[in-house]
Amino acid sequence: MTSGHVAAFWADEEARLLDPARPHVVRDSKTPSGAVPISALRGPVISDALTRTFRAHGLDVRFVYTIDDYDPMDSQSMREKAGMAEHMGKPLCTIPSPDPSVAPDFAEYHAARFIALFAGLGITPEFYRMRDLYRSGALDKQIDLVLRNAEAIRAIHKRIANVDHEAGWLPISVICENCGRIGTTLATDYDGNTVAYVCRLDYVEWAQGCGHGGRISPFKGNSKLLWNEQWCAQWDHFGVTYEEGGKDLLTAGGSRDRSNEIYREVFRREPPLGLAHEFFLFGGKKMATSKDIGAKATDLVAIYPPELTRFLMLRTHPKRHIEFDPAGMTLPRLMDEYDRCADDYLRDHMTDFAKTWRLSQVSPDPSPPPAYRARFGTVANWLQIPSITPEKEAGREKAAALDDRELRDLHVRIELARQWLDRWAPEEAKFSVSQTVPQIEFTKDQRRYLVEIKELVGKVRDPEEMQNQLYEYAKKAGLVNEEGKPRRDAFAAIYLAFIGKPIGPRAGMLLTSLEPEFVRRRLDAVAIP
RNA sequence: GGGCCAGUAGCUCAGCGGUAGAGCAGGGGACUCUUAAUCCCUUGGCCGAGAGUUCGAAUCUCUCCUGGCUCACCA
Repeated sequence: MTSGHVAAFWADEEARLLDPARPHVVRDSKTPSGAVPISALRGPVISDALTRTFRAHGLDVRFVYTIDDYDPMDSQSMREKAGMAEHMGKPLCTIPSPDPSVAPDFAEYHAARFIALFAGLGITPEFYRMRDLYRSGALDKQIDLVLRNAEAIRAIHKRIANVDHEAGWLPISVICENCGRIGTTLATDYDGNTVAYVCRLDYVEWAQGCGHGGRISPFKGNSKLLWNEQWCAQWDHFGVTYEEGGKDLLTAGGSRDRSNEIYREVFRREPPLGLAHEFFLFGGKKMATSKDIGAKATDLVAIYPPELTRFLMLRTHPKRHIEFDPAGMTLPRLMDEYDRCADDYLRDHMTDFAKTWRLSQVSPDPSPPPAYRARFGTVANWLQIPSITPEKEAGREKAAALDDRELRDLHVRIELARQWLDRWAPEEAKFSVSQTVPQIEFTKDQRRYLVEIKELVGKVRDPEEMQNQLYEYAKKAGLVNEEGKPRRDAFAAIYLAFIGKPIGPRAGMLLTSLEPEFVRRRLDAVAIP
């Protein structure tokens, strides 16, 4: 290895930062409070790709994922939903399930969904629910440590983030014994066994406490550490050595800085390494704000094949933002690029593109891509021509029958292309027979040609034969160039007459796939000025 | 105000110290059947601006400009 900076694949660069002599724990987490938009998958996909890469480097790695189901319900949008207002401020895991037949409580309802979603994407960490960690007492040691150092922590908050908590403040939230809320309580005065607390009516804006107060043990699930301190407690509990995160958290003076400082000073340990990833922007916006955008983003995960979702997250360096808009030519471009990476993989596993392709697969140890893959845009064209059977057409293109894997791959593309044509394809990419007669000025030659081919309609049924006849008729009609070949405007006349655009699918197929009576009427209509 | 990211061919981007690249779009051609597809060829860039380091900078350093995101309450 030479001196100086060597540009390497980003995941390999991260792997080199880790000490190979010791075991490692990668961590990520999520609050189960709603549907997962596609943008929220960037973090988990990156963490998973890093875990796979670390293992490939021979490192001993666990991938731990915590479900923050002890967090208080604070979502403004939930507050407006019927029956939810009374639950504001309660731990997510004590709020009723939207559908008890699916999951027993609100948190589990959403957690079950994203666990399944992750599994479908090949992301399979060890899941831990915060309710279990707290109630079992697994974090009691860390809670005691935090409470005994509350003053030092308060000073760190003041110094790093310029947040001034009142004197006596403790960085935990007690669950109110009277109303069950966790977001509304202020705790003080730790004596080694219990804390004093008050459930304040106006402690936070998004929920109202009940005014109850008393003393209670903060252990065995009676309380929850605040965000920064809970972070440290989990690092300590699991021995986390690597945790990537969004730049909203990893910014200077931000949340991660505070936690790192607390971890060093109070827990006397070195905080995990981890890169900060840029955001995944949706049409220029961060999403979630707009329900419309958020909903679309959730749908996408169901529509895109899992490897394409992973690819979308991994092909861009984590430190660069992804500007994503599913409309227009985005999908064909994405698929083409995916295919280019697959080709790279077939040639050489060690290039950056090849690594990206491999990490995009659901399986950590995938079989190579099929050698024949129909191009996405082509498949979309096939679907728009009634006389074409994609499987047959693909076989013709490959010049051999497709094997099982190639067929499966084709069918995935067919389904995706249907969605694309239906939702996102620009008009130029679509061709359909216009129902009204296009207002086009045809030349005299073109009109004569259109009249003459009328006698073929209904008589010639075979697309190939029709194609040949159209060619011959063009010569007969004198629509030829110097070499005696038909000119472009011959076939363009057909397309303009039926599709309204000068290009389209093979004319022979187009005309034989339509009702003869309809074809004759249309030819009459356009040929008569 | 702090932080991060971007500014390279018409578009989307790759390259990150050694004679400017890809895909798409545009132009031309081949397949003695147009279009599409496929294949071949091709046009096209003072690499945001300025200064510095270097034998050499799109690449490193500094300053600036433009755009985007984000943190400054909670999680």
